[in-house]
Amino acid sequence: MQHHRRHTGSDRELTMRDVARRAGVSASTVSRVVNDDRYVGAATKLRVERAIEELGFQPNRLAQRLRHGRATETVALVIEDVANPFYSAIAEGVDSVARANRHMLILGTTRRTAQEERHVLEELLRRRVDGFLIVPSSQQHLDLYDRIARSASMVFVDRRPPGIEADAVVLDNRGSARRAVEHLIGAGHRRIAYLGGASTVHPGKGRLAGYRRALAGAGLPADDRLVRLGNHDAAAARDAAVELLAADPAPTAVFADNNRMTVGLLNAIRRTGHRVAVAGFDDLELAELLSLPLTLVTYDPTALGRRAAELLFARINGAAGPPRRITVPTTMITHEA
Amino acid sequence: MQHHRRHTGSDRELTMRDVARRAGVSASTVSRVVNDDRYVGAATKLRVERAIEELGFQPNRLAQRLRHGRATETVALVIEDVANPFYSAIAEGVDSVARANRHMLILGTTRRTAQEERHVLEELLRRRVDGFLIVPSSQQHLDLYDRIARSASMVFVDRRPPGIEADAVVLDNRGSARRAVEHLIGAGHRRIAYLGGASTVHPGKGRLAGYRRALAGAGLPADDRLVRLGNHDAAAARDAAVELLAADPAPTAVFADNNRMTVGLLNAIRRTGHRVAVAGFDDLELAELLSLPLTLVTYDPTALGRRAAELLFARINGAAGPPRRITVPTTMITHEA
DNA sequence: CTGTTAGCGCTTTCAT
DNA sequence: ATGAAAGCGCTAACAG
Repeated sequence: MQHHRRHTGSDRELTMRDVARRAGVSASTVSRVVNDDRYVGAATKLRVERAIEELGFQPNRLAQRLRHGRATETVALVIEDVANPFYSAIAEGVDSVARANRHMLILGTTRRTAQEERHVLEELLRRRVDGFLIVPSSQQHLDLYDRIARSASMVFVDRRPPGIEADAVVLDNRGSARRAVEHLIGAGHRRIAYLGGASTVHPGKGRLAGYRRALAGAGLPADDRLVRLGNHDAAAARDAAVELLAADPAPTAVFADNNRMTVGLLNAIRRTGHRVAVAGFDDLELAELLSLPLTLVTYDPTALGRRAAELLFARINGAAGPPRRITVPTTMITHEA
Repeated sequence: MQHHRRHTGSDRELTMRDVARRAGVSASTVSRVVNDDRYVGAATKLRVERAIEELGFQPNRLAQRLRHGRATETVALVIEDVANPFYSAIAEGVDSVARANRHMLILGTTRRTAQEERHVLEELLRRRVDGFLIVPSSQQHLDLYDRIARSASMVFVDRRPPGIEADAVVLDNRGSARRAVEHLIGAGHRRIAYLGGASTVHPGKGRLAGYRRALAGAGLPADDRLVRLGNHDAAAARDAAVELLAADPAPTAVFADNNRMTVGLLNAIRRTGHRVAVAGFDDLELAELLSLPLTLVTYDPTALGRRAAELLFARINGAAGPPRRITVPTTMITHEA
């Protein structure tokens, strides 16, 4: 491997022994001062504190944790990527609760691949983080989830891998999607397309089911040519939407199953000039300023992260009991043009 | 059902000794297998690997790092919060480079307060992260920055605290803002307001300077009543903008100095119905779909994080030499209504 | 009150 | 090729 000593001074890290020497005490005394032990003489304490200050000493948390057992005071959030506002909102919610519980947040991104997810989870296991908040990218890691649950705390966010008993915070995907599509039907639409992202994971499945249920409930036929799944970003969604809009007969409305899909759809509408009614899952920051009517299933995405982190810290702090499941409520908002 | 026995002091962590016992070898041999040492018998290696597999053992990185010196293979990103798309884009860029360099990313949020920033930086120092990517929230921590530079690698992002020599990745705030305001002037505007966020940190200062320079260059008076600073989020910006638009004589154009300001301004315009020309710093995802004309200073915010992380890893990998400064280029985009 | 000692889980000589 | 032993920086008995 590589050696690289930095800047001035020696190779070795600044340690309690160095502080001890400078203050003319033993390392234990330094430790006592650092940990606010009651049994330290006032004068000694002062000398040690001055030495710490002068040297700019910070105790090594790795050594501290290694010594007195578990608890790295770190929780991990495992998501696909942090550029998507949905995930960054979750991260924000988690972060606020983590900081309130004096833990730091480590970010693991899976880039939507099962392989990366396994890699990230194993590394986090090695790092002995106290808790895992996971938005699962795949359903292939039940063995790992099991191992995680055995040595740490774990909460699933937005998606629940089937066959695992664990705390989770989710949305009512099916019901919310169904209501949005029923809204379109109520406005007179009969040919309603579905523009979807990942179809293998849970929320997509639920939303699609809600869409189908709404159609069935109104006695409308399910035309598979109007369903486009597997679009992983806004650009893919836009291209798929352009094709959808060009179908013959064309749909008069489209339901987009997440924020990336809605953005892609809106871009397709702008590009083709082909106007359709739009409903979508997730909020958009400037929704009320757009020049077209829009129905959105909205909710507080930071609450997803916040509630999940609250469940997690309850476990970390020793809560026992069966798995809990929390559903974050959604609303439907209609924006006029 | 699962058992939720946790923190029950009695259960020790799974260790190499446990694996060793099960495989009938010594801990040293397990270590050799884990670290792909050449000098291990094929049969032994197999036995050890099976024991690892069966027990679900993962080596403790804390102990590994403690033993063989520095390098926690962790870098920290210190930002105000991760909900703001500007910061989450930076995080995305950093994360992509960090993962390519086999490091994990730890997130430190300052909530825009100097106190929290100090707290976070000290904690990161204790955790011995290898590198710091910092968007400074204040200018009060030169001592800490100094200490960080001495024991780790450090790169500033978006802002450079004065009086410290370190790598940094920034934008041309002054020039970009100036060009945007000149664009408004070129369109005939004479009363141009300035809607700004934090005014104590660098980018805001530069953008304000660019605004003033553009006015001065066109021989326009600088009317302080048209300058509103210190709006820390979109809601505050909206309220300030409502007041600005109600001024007498009212501005005919407004320059918003970051994405939060632009969002607030657009909301104010929608709410009051008072139409003004808008220019803003930062891109907006749905800018081209808005129903009003808009000039934006855009750039790739993930590049800010990416380039900064590249500088950081160059240092981590031993690069010496004087501080480097990189400026990420901006463009100006005009959206018609 | 303070110092000495042992050892957290791991890696690394040094023997064999 | 493998094991024994020392020690990374720190804390927790145990003495005194």
